[in-house]
Amino acid sequence: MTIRRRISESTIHRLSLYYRLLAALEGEGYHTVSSKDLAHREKLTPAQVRKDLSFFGSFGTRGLGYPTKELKARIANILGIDRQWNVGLVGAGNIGSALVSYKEFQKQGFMIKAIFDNDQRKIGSNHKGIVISDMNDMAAEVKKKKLEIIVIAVPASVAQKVCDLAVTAGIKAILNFAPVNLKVPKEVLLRTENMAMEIEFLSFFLTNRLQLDNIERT
Amino acid sequence: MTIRRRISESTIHRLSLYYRLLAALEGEGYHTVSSKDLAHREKLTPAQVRKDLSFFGSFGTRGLGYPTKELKARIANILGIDRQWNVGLVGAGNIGSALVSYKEFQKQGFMIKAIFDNDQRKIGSNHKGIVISDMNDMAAEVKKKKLEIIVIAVPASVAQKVCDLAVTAGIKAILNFAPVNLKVPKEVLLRTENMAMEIEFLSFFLTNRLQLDNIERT
DNA sequence: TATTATTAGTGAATGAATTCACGACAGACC
DNA sequence: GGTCTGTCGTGAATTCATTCACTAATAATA
Repeated sequence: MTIRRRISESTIHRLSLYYRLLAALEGEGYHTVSSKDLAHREKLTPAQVRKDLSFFGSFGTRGLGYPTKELKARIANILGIDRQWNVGLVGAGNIGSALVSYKEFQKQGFMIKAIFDNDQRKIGSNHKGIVISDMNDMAAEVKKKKLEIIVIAVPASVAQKVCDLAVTAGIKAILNFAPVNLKVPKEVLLRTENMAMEIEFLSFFLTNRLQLDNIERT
Repeated sequence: MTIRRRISESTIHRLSLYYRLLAALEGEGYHTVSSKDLAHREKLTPAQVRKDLSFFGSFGTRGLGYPTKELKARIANILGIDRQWNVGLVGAGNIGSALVSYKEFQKQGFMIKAIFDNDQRKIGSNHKGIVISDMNDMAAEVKKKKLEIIVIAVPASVAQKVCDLAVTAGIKAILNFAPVNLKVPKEVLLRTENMAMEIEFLSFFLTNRLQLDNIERT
C-alpha cells in the first residue's frame, strides 16, 4: 500500500511502540487486541491508535479488534524491520561498544556488519567477532559489505568528518550519537540522538516543579 | 518567572538546541545573535525562535538581537543546567559504562555520583572512580549521596524492578534506556530513550522512499 | 537630531495533530 | 433470524503548535 498522507513523526514513533507491545501481547497469548488495549498500555487514546493505523490501511475486525500476529507483521513491514539492514558503526569507543552489544538492534534486524575507527591500535583488532577497519576505507567497506545505514559514535570533534566520509561512500541514512549538528545533503536521512537533551528535559521539569501532564494554564 | 502557558515538549527540546548553539556562537566571538541567526543554523524559522523564548520572558533588544552570553545563561537557568545534579546510574554493563564516560552529561552538570548493579562480582569494584553499590542498597545511597535523578541502563527484564526501587527510594526523575515501558506513580517523571526506535525511524523512511525534508527536529 | 534599517515581541491566522462521535459491521446469544 | 454488545474506521470538531504580519523599540547613519 502506498502512503497517501503526510505521516507525522509521532505516528511513526508510535508504530514502534505498538510493534513492541504487540510482540509482548503475542507472547502473552493474545490472538486479538483492541485499540483500547493498545492505548491503555501506552497511555494513549483508542482513537489515536485507530487513526495511526488507518493511515496504512484497515487491519481490524469490527467488534473484535486486531489480529495480534498479523498486525505486528504489518507494522514490521511498514517500518521496514521485516528484513535485515546492514549497519556500519563508526567509533569503537564506549558508546560504540555499547551499541555493538545492544540486543535490541539485532532483534529488529539491524546487523552491525562493520566497525570503523581511526585509532591505529584498534584497527585490525577483533571486536565481538568483527574486525575493526580504518575509517578511511569506509567507501570500499560500504560497497563490499553492502552497508545501508551508518551509526556515528565518535567524539563531536570528528563527527562531521565521519559524516562526510559516509555521504561520500553513498550512505543514505545516518544515526548520529555525537552531540553536534551535522550537515548532510538533503537526500541523506539524518537522525541525531542526543542523550544529554533527554536528561535536560527531566531537569527542566524538576527545576520548574511541573508535572508532565499538569502545567498551569493562563 | 512563573510559567503560565503550557510549554510544549518541542519547545523544551529546542531550548536545548539553542543552548548548544549559543555556546558555539559565544566561542566564535559573537556578542549578540538574532532570531534569524539562531533559526538559520537549526533549520527553524525566526518566528519560532522568538515564540519559544517569549514563553519565558523577553531577553532581546529590538534592532539588535539577543545578547549571546546572557541568553545562554538564561536558557541554562530555565533548563536547570546552571547547577549540578546528582545522578545515580543503575547497570554497570555496556550502556552504563558508556554513560559514565559520556562527557556531555558532566559538561551539563549531570554528575554520576553512584553506580548500582546486582552482579556480586561487580559490586564493590571501582568503576572510573566510583565504587559500585548493590542495587538493593539504593534507598540508603540515594539519601546519603542526595541523588536526584536515576538513569536505568539494565536489561529490559529487570528494568521495572530497578524502577520500583528508585521510586521507593524517593527519586522523582528517571531516565530509562531499557527498551520497555515502565510504570511509575504520576508524580515521578519518566523519560524512556529507545535507541532502536531511532534507527527504526530511519528504516521507515528508507523503506518508503520518503525524504525527511520537512520533518520537524525535536 | 532626524531618518532609515533592523529586529524583538506578540495577537491573529493558519496548519497540524488529536480527540470526538457516530455509522457500519462482526460476533455472541437467545 | 433478531437483538445486543463491542469495536473499527473515519469525517468533523477541537485542541495544540507554528507561522504570519504588524507594532514598538533600538541601533546605525547621515
